[in-house]
Amino acid sequence: MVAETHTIDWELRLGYLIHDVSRLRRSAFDRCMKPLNVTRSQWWVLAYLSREDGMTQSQLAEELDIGKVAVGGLIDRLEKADFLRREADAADRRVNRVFLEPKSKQLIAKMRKVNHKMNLQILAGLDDAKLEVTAAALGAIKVNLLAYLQSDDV
Amino acid sequence: MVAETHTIDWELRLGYLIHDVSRLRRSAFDRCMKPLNVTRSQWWVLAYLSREDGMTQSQLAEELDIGKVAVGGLIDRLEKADFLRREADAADRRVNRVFLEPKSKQLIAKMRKVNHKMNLQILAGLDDAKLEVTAAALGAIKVNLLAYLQSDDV
DNA sequence: GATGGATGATACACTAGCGAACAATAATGA
DNA sequence: TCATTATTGTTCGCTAGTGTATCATCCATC
Repeated sequence: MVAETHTIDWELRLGYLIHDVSRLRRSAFDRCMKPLNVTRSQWWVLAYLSREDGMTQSQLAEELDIGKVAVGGLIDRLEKADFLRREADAADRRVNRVFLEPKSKQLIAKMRKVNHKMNLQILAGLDDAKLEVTAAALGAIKVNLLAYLQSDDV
Repeated sequence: MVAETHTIDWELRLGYLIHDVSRLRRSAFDRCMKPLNVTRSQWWVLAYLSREDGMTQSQLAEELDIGKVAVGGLIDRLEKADFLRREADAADRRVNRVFLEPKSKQLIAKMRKVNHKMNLQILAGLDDAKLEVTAAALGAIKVNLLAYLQSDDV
């Protein structure tokens, strides 16, 4: 009975915390990037492309773990703003490969710096031991979630 | 130098984890609630209302920490589906108070049960000590984030 | 009282995500 | 070879969130 109540407390507290931290982190991120005129989602696209230029839209969707439709929209906007360009693949006429434009290459270094500075601030006062446990716990939760989503027992 | 690298590792790993866990948790949540024909955001509205029926839209926005416009939209949809009703306040003709309809009262108990069951699964294998540290760390990060968002130094 | 500023809710325009359906193309297999 | 199947990317329609502007109403102050 006590254990049950305990669990309920944890599930609620952790649920709220994860939700809040994720949301606040998004807000902070967006605020960081606002002067650069790129949204958080767009920054992710550019960041992944900077590690491997010329990815397929489907590859990007896979990496970013969002749907192909969402990727299409993001690329539309980024292309319109000249951050990248689509290029038809020579071998497979279905695929579009996405390449960074010079404009965004200049931005990426700046974004990394801003992001890093923000991260330092939001992790202030936390020692490695605690972060270790936290990362491990979140990792375990992630594994559980993936298993849960994979299973069909709803 | 070593410490710096360390920090970079943590910030990346934790950032990804928080992002992933939050996203996966949303997906799992949505899948849980799908048979009940209520979205995650709508469930939050109902849950808050079940603790204090007759809240103002602005109060709800404050509690849920989303904009008044978003709340308006959620309530539109929930009202259309007969989960709640708007009622004009007698004293202040600007405000709408929101009340649960019987239909949603039946659902809330069911939703709590489903949610609880899901939470048990995604916290499986984690002992209280680890959860304690994790919750504390996330709490500290949340405080840092709030301070960061409050400050103007962008 | 009248007026000027705060507040509650909405309208509009935008980004972002999802799912389903679809056309074009590629790959596989009978 | 021809038919079936799979994959790529798009369109459409939905939910959800943001910010700004606007309207009606309230409230406080003169």
